[in-house]
Amino acid sequence: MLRLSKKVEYGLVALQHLAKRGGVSTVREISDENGISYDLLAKILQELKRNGMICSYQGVRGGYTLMLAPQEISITRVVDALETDNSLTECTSSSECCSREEACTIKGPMRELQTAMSSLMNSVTIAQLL
Amino acid sequence: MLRLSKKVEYGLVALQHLAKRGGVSTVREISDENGISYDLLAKILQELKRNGMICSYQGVRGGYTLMLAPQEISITRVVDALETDNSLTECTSSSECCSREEACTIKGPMRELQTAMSSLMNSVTIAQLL
DNA sequence: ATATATCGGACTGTTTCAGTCTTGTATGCT
DNA sequence: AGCATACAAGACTGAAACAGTCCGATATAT
Ligand code: SF4
Ligand code: SF4
Repeated sequence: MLRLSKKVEYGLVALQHLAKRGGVSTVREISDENGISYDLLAKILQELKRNGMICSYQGVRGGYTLMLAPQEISITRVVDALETDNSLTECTSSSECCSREEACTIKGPMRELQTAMSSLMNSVTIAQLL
Repeated sequence: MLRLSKKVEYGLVALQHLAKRGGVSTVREISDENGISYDLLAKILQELKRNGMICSYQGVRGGYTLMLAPQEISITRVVDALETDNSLTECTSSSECCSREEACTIKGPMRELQTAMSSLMNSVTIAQLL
């Protein structure tokens, strides 16, 4: 399953929305305009906030706003924040370790491929979505 | 979950093994030498055969052998053969369709990213694993 | 004939995904 | 002060995919 989760897709849509508007947007606003489940999107925005990409204002007239310039937010960062396993293989992740890691004959090339993919995703930012 | 399945990893290991040996190898041989489950690997090699990457010989002294030159087998091809969903998003796949596809504001950029990733994986072949 | 090896499909426990629901907290407005 | 608004946090669910196993069938060299 070499596929981005819906969380990442919705996260990107939300960030794009915030970048386009500039000001404060509520979860309801973003979810309605983009046809995304309110509850799901709410959780996603909370995670993005914890990561430091956006900041929140509680209470009446509250909502979310971007904390960084769109061109400073790469796809990689969004994926890192929202995806559970974001490395191509276990051995290209820092926190995991594969049982057959020392016997594995493709570990090296996999690392290279991972690096290439990461730098590719690093080169695309929210600014490119506008 | 932006991760290659174990099937793909084992498939790559098996193809690398066949490329290194040159001749005929049995499933048992490959699974033993690489510490991969026999049953699982057997199914993987059957799929690779159906795809036309390798050919099989049944019966005593049978086994599998490469049908193509190592540099002709790209990672993309292996992923396509073994992975169920191999596109970054639903909309970058030919057979699937996303419900919010016409309203989606990130569809275009996602396609571009998919293209870039595909060409990256297309440029890596079994020959690079040797 | 028989041992060897692929072929094909059913089956299982575990994990992840996508989405929902509920309860709590902060805050602007009247 | 009180209320409506909007974020905060976590539990919970059904469905799907993953990784692996098991078993019976078929083909073939010796
Ligand atoms: S060591 Fe080999 S088998 Fe293990 S995760 Fe890395 S590539 Fe996959
Ligand atoms: S259309 Fe948008 S939401 Fe649907 S799969 Fe493509 S990117 Fe994801």
